[in-house]
Amino acid sequence: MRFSQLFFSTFKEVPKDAEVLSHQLMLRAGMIRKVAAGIYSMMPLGLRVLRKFEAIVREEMNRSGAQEVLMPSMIPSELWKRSSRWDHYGRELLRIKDRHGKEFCYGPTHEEVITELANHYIKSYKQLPINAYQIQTKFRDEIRPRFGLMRGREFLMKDAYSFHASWESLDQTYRDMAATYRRIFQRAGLKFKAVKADSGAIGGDHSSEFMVTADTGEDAIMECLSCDYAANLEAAESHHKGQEMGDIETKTWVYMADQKPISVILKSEDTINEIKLRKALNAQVLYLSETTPETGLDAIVDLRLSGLGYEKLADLRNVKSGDICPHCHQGRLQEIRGIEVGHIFQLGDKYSHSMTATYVDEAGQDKPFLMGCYGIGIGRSIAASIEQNNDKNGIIWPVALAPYLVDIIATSTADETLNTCAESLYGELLGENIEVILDDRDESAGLKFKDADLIGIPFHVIVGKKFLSEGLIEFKSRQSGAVTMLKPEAVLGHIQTLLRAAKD
RNA sequence: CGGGGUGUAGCGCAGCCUGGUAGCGCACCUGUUUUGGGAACAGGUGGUCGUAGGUUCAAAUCCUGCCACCCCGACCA
Repeated sequence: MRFSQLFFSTFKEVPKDAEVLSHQLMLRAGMIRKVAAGIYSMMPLGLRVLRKFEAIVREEMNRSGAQEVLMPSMIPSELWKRSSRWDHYGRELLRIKDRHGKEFCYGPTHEEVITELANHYIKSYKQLPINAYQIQTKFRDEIRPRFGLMRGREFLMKDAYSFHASWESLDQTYRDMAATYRRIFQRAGLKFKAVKADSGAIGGDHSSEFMVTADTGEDAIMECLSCDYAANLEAAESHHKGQEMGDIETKTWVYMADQKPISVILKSEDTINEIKLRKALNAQVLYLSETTPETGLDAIVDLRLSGLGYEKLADLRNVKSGDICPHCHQGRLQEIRGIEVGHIFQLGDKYSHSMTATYVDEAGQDKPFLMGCYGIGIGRSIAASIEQNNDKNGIIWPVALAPYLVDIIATSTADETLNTCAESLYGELLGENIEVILDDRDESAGLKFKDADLIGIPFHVIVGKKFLSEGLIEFKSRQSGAVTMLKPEAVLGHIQTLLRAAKD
């Protein structure tokens, strides 16, 4: 590609509404363009990055034995009514009527569609397990979209669904997916952490989130400084040493749990974790009541107040930095921030049961499928990569995601010697199928350097005054800033060596 | 949905209070000189001032409704 022909332009100034760095840089680099709140067009540079990540996801999913399908983005309401999510999903679900008045939703996730597919095609336990995935545009009518691709309403997601005849088989695929996710994020050059997540009504230790660590992350993660325990704050626990006696200050709130008021008592320095509370009370609808605490109400009390003599005890608090690890009982917990880029989850028979999707087992009996689901936010992942890889000059793409690997810059377009050399290097790299872009614009050298840095192309090949004086090409790494002087005929080999190294 | 805020050229903003020729920087176009970190000079293009209505001789400016967008909270890959 030639810069002079590329459909893009870079910007010095950034629209005021771009808050986070990844959003600002993608706008400035001409990678994305907002069309409406939380809805973006991908420009060629941005799309190339997206496709790079997608390809990694596809390769690793295929390697794991999963099979790609493509489900529709528009889903008829009947399917969603069968799982009863049509009524329960809330207003994030975009509902649409066609010309006949028939109701559809724009799929935010595809459990219903895939469950119907499984039910249609899979008759016998002999056909199990199956893991099917798609990479597809989803829509969630988020209350407040923000942060560019990080939290859009329309977004590209890889979602996989597995079907099993036994929990053992589900466990196996769950572990395979965890390993696959590790490979995917490793290959993409992301620093990440797999953390225990809230597993909702299903329960058990069967929900993990893959978090890209970044200070700007929206999620709080508690990690142990001594062992490998890590959990989303929502799900994090801590080890506590039995009763605490003496003067303990407490705080009481009144919650309405399925219409019934209940007192919730914690140590005054602690904060309530409503997810834990909801689970402890097994409540559908839970909210903080306006009423003041009064005596005579049922009470539920945090574990750490076990010395006060209440009957109903549960872990109700958010753990804090400095708490003791629930896993090794040794280390202290520390809070870090993360961006959730993936989530793997054992669903069990939640959907197969409500939608009566069954297979015939060895005994000839109809059984609901056991299911797992596994998501990766594609756009969010590349935004997360930028959050992790940038400097004051712009994006620093890892080789695995970069839109182009090499940017060839001739510092003066007026000089035919430089142009000829740049063109010949360009042709040589193209001939070897190296993703190269030639900055042939009639612009100042400074602007080309700035753009190369902003866009984050890993390797810059500069044909300039050193070439005129000594016949040497400057080869610069975006990441380290290191410059190597090379003879023109050595450039290709040097790049090939670096690319090979980047693959390992 | 609650609270706060913004809509003026592609982007960043001024003008509004106190009504009277729509402006600045960047970007873009033309020409000349340039070319190692977002070049200089000269000339130019581009705006129904979010939208509908009202007040007025006259509205970007005052009033009312609506819309869009952004920030803070509860939802999520």
